Amino acid sequence: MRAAFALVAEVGLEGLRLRQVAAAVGIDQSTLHHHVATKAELVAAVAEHAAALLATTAPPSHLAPADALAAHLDALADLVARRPELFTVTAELDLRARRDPSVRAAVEGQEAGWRAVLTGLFTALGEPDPAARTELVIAAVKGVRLAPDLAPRVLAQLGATDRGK
Amino acid sequence: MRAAFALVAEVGLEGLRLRQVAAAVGIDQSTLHHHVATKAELVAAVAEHAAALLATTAPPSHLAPADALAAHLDALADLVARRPELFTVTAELDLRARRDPSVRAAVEGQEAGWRAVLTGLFTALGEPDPAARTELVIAAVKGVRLAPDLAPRVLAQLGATDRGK
Amino acid sequence: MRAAFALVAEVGLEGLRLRQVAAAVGIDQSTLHHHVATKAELVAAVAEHAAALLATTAPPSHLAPADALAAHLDALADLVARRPELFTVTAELDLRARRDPSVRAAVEGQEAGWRAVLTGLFTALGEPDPAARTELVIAAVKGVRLAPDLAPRVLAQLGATDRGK
Amino acid sequence: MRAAFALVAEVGLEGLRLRQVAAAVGIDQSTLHHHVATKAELVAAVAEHAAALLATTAPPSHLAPADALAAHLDALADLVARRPELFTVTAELDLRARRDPSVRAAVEGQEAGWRAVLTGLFTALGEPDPAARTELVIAAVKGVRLAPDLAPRVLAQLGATDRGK
DNA sequence: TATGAATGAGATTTCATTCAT
DNA sequence: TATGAATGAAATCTCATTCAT
Repeated sequence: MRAAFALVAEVGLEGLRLRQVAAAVGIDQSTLHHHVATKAELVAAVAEHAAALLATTAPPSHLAPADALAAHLDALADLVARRPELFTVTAELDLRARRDPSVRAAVEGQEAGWRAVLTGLFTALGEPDPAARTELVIAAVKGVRLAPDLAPRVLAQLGATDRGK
Repeated sequence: MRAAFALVAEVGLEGLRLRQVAAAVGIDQSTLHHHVATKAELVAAVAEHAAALLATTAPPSHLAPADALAAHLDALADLVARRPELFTVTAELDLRARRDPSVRAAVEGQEAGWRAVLTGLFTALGEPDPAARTELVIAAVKGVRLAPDLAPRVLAQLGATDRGK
Repeated sequence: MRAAFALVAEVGLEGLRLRQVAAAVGIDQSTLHHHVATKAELVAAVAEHAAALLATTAPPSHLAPADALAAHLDALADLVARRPELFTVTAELDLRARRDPSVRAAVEGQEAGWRAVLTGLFTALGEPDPAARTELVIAAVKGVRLAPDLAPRVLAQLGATDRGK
Repeated sequence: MRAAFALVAEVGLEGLRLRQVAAAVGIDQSTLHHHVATKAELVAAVAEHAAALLATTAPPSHLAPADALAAHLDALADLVARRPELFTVTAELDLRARRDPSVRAAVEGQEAGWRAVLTGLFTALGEPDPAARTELVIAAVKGVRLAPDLAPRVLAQLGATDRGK
């Protein structure tokens, strides 16, 4: 549900009220329950939606490693600029994942894919410790999620230190 | 309240119940209200407590810049290892700061100090873009908060790319 | 609806859900509403079904009074053994009859017939107070409904005290 | 809670609404929850209250068996006349006991005590099959619960067939 | 300072029923 | 005849907060 997604960005998972979701769509609370059995299920759907959106930043496979990495970072910067709420929602979900198994599944799935892509790129680039560089990128992106205006600068750094080598 | 701090780490700000805080201390709910007027006030106290703990990683001022940076990163790594809950709580507070002004005050205060220290160090080290490096460090630390086991690797990267220059 | 009957025996009238009835028959809830307008109507149908089943224990009219009574008690014992759920359902209906007029109609109709038969038998047997004996039998049967394993013993007592006279 | 007891007699366990109970006492719904954690707990309390009331019909131990039995039946008749709702509630509870363990505990406890008393009496009276007579009495009383006006007649029969021997 | 009782606002969920197809 | 989607009314329970003691 897109409405739920937008509401999470606005009021957080904690402030998410089924009533508001239903109102945003213009239907009754019970009608919402007709489509989504439980609140947890709705949150899980939001989590999977977010994971799918993030997956769009994966670089095309036909690019050379260096270009692929640049393309990926560019896509991330672009997404942060165009849809900052997505990253807010992701931050909320990361926290919720600690307690909600179905959210955890979605979050971990997305992260595993991301990690695989990055590690592959850094390995192809001949990095001495690809896993470590991967974690640095992931951490930096996660850490800058709540400050979209700083994201370009941080992402640029990630590319720069890389090219600098 | 230390009890509240521990509970936030365990069940999150969303799951924080005044009743449990009171029970953890062994007093009645109403007695808790005598010491802390409102729940928001308690959360604010937790936020300030967290900020104070983080401030302990600031490097001693008498060190040379390079040593100071290393000391700071070491202190962070140490803190992550010894008190991982602190970082969980910080992640919760970052999210809450978006909506709760008093939490925001504490979080922004701590972050401003941190930013000042880092920028000072990177400037003293002759970095071309000290502000950018600062944001990278902050983002990376924030991003690795929920995965304490990855923290050493990420912090090592931050030191390495730095020294590598 | 047989499905409703079985469900009442299992989960009680209170736990009866139209959705489950529909599912048991393999049709949609709305389709169920096509056949049975309202839930009360379905319950009334169940009540009439139960009354009809109980009516099968009426003794054949051609028997001598003593044999007829014995036959009736035997038929009851047989029914309790073969279809204990019927008596569970009857107990539920007795309670519901206090508030639902159409259930009351079915229950009272069945009971009036039963009472007439018993009174007739006891009168023919020359009992001093046929009405009282009738009520004893009815009460005993009703009272043993929820404990089918005790029924044979109680029914035997009814026959014994009777014959003992 | 007396209010809950009265309401069960009126609208049945199925129709019991915490709101009404609270209203009957003149307190808020949440205040009711403050005293009784859950609805099931309230029902269990009602069950135990009913069991306690029924226990008052146990005959004094100093009486001779025949007198004790008569006293017990008299006490029952008296209770039916004075407090017919108690028996309505008991009928409700018997049905609920099939699904609610805590109600079952109360109901079975009361019934076990009753059964013990009756069996003791019938044994002392030299009945050939005391257990069977016990079950007849229990069943008859249970069966006449919902028709208090018939109770005297049925109870008289129980005494009569007994004395008739 | 401490507490127990009380409260009100609100949240999720259930369920019989209806409407349009 | 059958259905899926929609609904509204209601029910239980939670929780921060307040009041009187």
